[in-house]
Amino acid sequence: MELYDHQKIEKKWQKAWEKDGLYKTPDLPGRQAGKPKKKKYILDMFPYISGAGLHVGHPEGYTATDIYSRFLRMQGYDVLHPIGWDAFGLPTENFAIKSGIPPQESVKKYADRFEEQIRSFGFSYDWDRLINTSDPKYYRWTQWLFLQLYKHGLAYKKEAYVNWCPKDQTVLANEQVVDGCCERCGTKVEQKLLNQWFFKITDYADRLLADLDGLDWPEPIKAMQRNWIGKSEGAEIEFEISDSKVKRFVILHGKHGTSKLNFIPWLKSSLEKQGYEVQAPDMPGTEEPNDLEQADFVQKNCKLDKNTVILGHSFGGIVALRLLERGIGVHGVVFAATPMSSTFLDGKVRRTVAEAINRGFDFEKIKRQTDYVKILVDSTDTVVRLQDGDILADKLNSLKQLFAGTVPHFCGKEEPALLEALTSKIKVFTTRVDTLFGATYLVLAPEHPLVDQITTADQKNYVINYVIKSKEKTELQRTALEKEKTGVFTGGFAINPATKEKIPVWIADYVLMGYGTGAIMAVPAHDERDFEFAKKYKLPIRQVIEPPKVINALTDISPAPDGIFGVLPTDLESDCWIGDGTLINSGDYDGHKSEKVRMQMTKEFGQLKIQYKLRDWLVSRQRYWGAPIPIIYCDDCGKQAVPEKDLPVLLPTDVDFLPTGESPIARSKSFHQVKCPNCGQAARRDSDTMDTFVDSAWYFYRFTDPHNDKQWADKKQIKQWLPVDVYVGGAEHAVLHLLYARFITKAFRDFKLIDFEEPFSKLRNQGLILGPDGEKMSKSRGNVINPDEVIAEWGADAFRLYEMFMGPLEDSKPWNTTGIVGLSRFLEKVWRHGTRHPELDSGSSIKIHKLIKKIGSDIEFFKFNTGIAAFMQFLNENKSLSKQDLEVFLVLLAPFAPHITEELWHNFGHKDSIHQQPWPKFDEKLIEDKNVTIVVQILGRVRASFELPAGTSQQAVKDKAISNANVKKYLDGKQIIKEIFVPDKLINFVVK
RNA sequence: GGCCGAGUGGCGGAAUGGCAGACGCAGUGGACUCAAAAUCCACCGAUCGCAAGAUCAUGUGGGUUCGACUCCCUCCUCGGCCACCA
Repeated sequence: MELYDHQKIEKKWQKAWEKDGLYKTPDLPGRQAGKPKKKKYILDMFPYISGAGLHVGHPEGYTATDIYSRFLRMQGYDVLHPIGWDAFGLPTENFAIKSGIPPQESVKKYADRFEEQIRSFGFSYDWDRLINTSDPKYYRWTQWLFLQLYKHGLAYKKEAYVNWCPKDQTVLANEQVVDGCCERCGTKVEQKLLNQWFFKITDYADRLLADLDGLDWPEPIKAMQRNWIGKSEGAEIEFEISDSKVKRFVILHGKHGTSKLNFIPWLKSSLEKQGYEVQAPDMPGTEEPNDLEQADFVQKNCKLDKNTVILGHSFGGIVALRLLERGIGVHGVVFAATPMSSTFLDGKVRRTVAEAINRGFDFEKIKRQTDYVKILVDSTDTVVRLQDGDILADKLNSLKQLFAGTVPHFCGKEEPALLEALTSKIKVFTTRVDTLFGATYLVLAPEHPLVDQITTADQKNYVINYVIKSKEKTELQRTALEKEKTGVFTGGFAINPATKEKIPVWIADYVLMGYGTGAIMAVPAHDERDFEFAKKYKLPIRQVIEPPKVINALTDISPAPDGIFGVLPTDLESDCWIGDGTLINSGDYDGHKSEKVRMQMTKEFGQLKIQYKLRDWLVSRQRYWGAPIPIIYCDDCGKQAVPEKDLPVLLPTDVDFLPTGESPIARSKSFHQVKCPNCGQAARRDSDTMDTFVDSAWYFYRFTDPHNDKQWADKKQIKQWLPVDVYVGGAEHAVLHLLYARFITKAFRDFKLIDFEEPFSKLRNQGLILGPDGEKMSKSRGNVINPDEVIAEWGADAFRLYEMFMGPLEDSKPWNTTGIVGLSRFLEKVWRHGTRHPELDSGSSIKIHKLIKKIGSDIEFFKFNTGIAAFMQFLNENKSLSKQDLEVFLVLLAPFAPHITEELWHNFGHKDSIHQQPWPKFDEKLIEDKNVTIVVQILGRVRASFELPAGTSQQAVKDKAISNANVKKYLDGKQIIKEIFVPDKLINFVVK
């Protein structure tokens, strides 16, 4: 008898399968032969390839999907089971910075090594469909995807704060910031405002949330996504600023404008209705305006003082600047669509705006003449350039705010953005509108656009200091680390719409600009954070909710459960009640319950608002090793999409990787300079690359048609294979990857590129494989198991079986170096059976039918560990097997241990592959038990058990039971008051 | 702090309302062997008992039930995710 030599056998069959194309994906499943479609798409989360090579965690999920794929093929399904490489990203780029080796080169090495390692497991991947996200043939379509989103308005650019390391001159991902410092050099990380591309995933928040219900995914993963999306319903309420300073507004129209044109009549009457004095002069020379002449006119005809706010629309903004430059002091200036470049689009002709701008301004002086400045930019503007807002903001140290005008250039009959900017009510979001009467102050985030406007002169220094300090803090520092709340009073007040009281407006960084409106109403009596803040700064605390009374129906439950009384506040001086209750100190609402009045109070004081925690997806990376963003900037035409025929936008190779503050590809002349696709003049490319999560948000589509160079994938192929039937991977991707892939799928459905909503019908997680010490494997701990060594010693089949046998797939479990011996022994035992050449028998046994049923059901439910136990038990209990039974046994085992079973199958004289055998069927009738074990219990305790034919009647079971000696002992002198009979299982006597 | 998951022999785990510890590892004893390896057989939660059997035992304490590892409540421990989300 030959010895079981896994090294020889495994290599031999891997070669043979490759040669025979055993795992090639069938083309256009079902359609060709005209039979009904019976496809399955079984997918692993493709690995992020790195120099570290394969980890023992990778093959866990891969083995599970391999077993499942083989099982399905044997059942007659057409199966798509592909693999590929996630290859763009930081680790490879950092290695390039250190070593000088281009990422293209190291990625090729990584890919080769990963392929070799994965192949050594004998997985049934279709290697013809291998993809690599860093291949131009792939990222061409990643760029195409970006353009699809851009064309449909789902990709946009805006200013965003990012983590910035001033020493390395680079942006850092959140994960690269450790304790507020740069992971690489230890420098304190700052927040920097940069112009970044975003995908509008928030448009899909409601659908991403609602559609989770229909997915066969692990509940914890769904819960994490729900949590991440973070829907809450509440009220948006406006608080008027109690600003006695502002008495009048002066509205200055632009070129071609008059006081009767555009929004001016509407704005004037709206402001007058609110009791303000409004001046909207018709300025001279409106067709060819002169800033000095118009400024003279305004100075002469309008009242301008510290109680005045100027609104300058378009060229009117230039006039406003000129007025301030002359030393005229006002309370505030609002610029709307003000041009700052030397030319602007006058009708269809581009011409010099005005000498005004060429003359220049004394911005330092201008800044001193006003308490605040607001710069409003219309994102749909076709007259002035969007970057003009940036220029002005830079000169005036102010933030620009982007709006969409109702008509481009804010030329609508009504422009609410302008009215809002002038009157400046503070909008807050609250889920507890029932506590409105208890709102004793407001708090703004330090970045809130109204901060400058509200802050009074005497508080200005404190506020500026505080805002600067909080800018230095990272998001992490602002939230987790510093529990102590800090803040500063602005000097300004607002009106509580319910009580009509004047309440102070504070700034504090416990309020986040990124959620809700960036402002809150503080109800210290009923919110822990507000309570803490109010105590520290001695702000008023007013109770408006009475906690519910404890119902004393608990007296008959004794003792009362712990904690039932503990939740009640005993003393509002030292604690606050955050639950619902009965309203007090709330006018007409007194005596009503929180939940009852919320809707009514929302209607009276504000409006219903649904708020999500989900933010738009920031995809810009100032990095080299990613897919370049396919956008071109032209001075005249603005942002231009790279035409699809010009894709891919290739990564340049004439770059060095040292971090200097811009994306490395910005310094490549060959890359950066380009002709505008619209007008042909010199323009420049976007020099950022895309987040690698964009690459992986669509790779499962590419697998259906990986070599297509005409489109991302053929529509027919997508329709054939998608959605993915089973997707297996780690829970660490619960939120980002899975959410992004769902978002892209929904967006593409809306673009009519596909016709389904959800990409992954069924998801299963694999758990972590820990080191032998029960800790997470890591180089520094020295507890890393190398899969190559394990395969060399024990073989791929033993490795696969061991990882499946360790425990439930989704559990984290430690690697036990001696544990694999058991699986190796099992395979040796299989080998001995298989090389024994047993006799044919008259038919297959009942036992093997039971095994067929057990294995089939265990694979179906991903219970591979108990399946393998069943194989072992079967061999333990059946010392000699007939040829029929043994062959069935091998076929059942083939998906788990493909090499040894193939070898033994051929040993039996078969010429075809065991992996192409049909999955055995079992006879349900045959495996019904003829005899069953009946358990006899007395008061629920087992006192005897015996075998009886299945279906024995209660009376017969009882007769047999009470004749048992041990049972008799327990029944002696007792009276049976009740019998519980479970047919074929047990009889239980309740005695007295 | 919030949400979620888990706690069973020396170890990995099995059993989702009906004989707790399947299967494997480790361990003990035996067979084979000059010996060892491999293999095979037996034992393998604790306590009592010659045995039959009994009692205790699935993190803690309670509850529901004829019967609870399993369902409900309290607490403890560990793990994961989120974290001042108004």
